[in-house]
Amino acid sequence: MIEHTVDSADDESLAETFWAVASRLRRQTRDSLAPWDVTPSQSRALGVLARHGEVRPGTLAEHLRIAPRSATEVVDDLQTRGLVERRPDPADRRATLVALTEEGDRVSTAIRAARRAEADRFFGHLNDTDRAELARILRTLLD
Amino acid sequence: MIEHTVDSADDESLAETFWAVASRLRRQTRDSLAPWDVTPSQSRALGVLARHGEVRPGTLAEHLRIAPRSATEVVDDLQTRGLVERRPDPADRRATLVALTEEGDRVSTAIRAARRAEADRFFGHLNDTDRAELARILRTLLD
DNA sequence: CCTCATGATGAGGTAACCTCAGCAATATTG
DNA sequence: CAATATTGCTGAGGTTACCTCATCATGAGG
Repeated sequence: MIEHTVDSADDESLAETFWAVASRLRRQTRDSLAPWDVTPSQSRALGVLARHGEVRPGTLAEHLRIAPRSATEVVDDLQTRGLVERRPDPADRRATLVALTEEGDRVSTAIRAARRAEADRFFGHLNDTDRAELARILRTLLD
Repeated sequence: MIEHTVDSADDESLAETFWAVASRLRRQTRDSLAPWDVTPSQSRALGVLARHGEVRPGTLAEHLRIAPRSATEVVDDLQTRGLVERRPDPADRRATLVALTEEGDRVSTAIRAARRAEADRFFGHLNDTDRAELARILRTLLD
C-alpha cells in the first residue's frame, strides 16, 4: 500500500497538483468498481451501451474516443464476463453489434449509482461554494 | 488517427468534467515533451530532481506519489538516457542517491520552460484569481 | 468484375503503474 | 551485544489501457 506523504504545496505547479488529484480520483474510481470486478474502461463502455443500446465496436470506439482495435479489446473482456454479447449486424455482414446482456444491464445500472456516490464522496470534501467554483473553472478550461 | 466525435449524451458531472480537462491537458503535455524524447512521468521525475537536488529513489517516489519500485523504474529509464546518475549514499550504505547529470540538468531546464509555457497556455485562459482558486481547491482535495 | 474502402480482429508493442520476494544494511531491544 | 525487526532498493512478473500494422471478409462505385 502506498503512503501518501504531502509534498510541500508550493513547489508544485498547478499542473502537477492537478495530476495528483487526477491520480487519486482514478484510484478511488477503480476501487469503487471493485465489487463488480469491472475496470474503469469497461465501465465507460457499459455506460455507452446503456445510453445508446446496441452499437458496432467501431461506433463504441468513437464514443470512448479510442482506436477501434481497442474497443474490440474492451468488448472481449466484457463478453468474457458475460456482461455483453456480440451478434451479427443484419445490415452488414462484416459488422457485429454489441449489446448489453440482462446481467450487463443490471450491473451497468448498479455501477452508475455507485460511481455517482463515489464521485460525490470525493468532491464532497469541498464545501458547496468550492465545488461550484471548481466546476465553473474546469468548464472554462474546456472552452 | 482517432476521430473525436462529440458524445452529446455524456453526463455533465464534476468528475466527467474533470476527466475531460485531464485528457486535454495530458495530450498537450505529451506533445510539448516530444522534442526531448522524454515521457511525462520521466519529466515529472526530472522536475523533482531539479527542485530537490539529489534524492533517494524512495524519496523520489514520495514526491511523485508512486510506489518505490516504480521510482526505481523511472530512474532506470532516465539513467539509460544519461539524464541522471546513481551514486552511493555516504550516510547509509543501503541507499543510493539519484542526481541529474549535466545533460539532465540542461534538459530539465529546457523542459521546465516548455512546460511552463504549455501550462500558461492551458491555464492561461483563467484569470489570476481563478488560477489561484483552482490551485487552492485542488490542494484541498489532496488532504 | 475489378478495385478500393470499411469493419473487425490477430499480432505485437508501449507507458506507467502495481505487488511480492529477497538481499543488504541499519536500528532496536531484551 | 546478539537476535530481531525495519528499511532501502531492485528482480521477477503482472495489469490496465491504450497504440500501430497486417490480414481477411464484405460492401460500394466506376
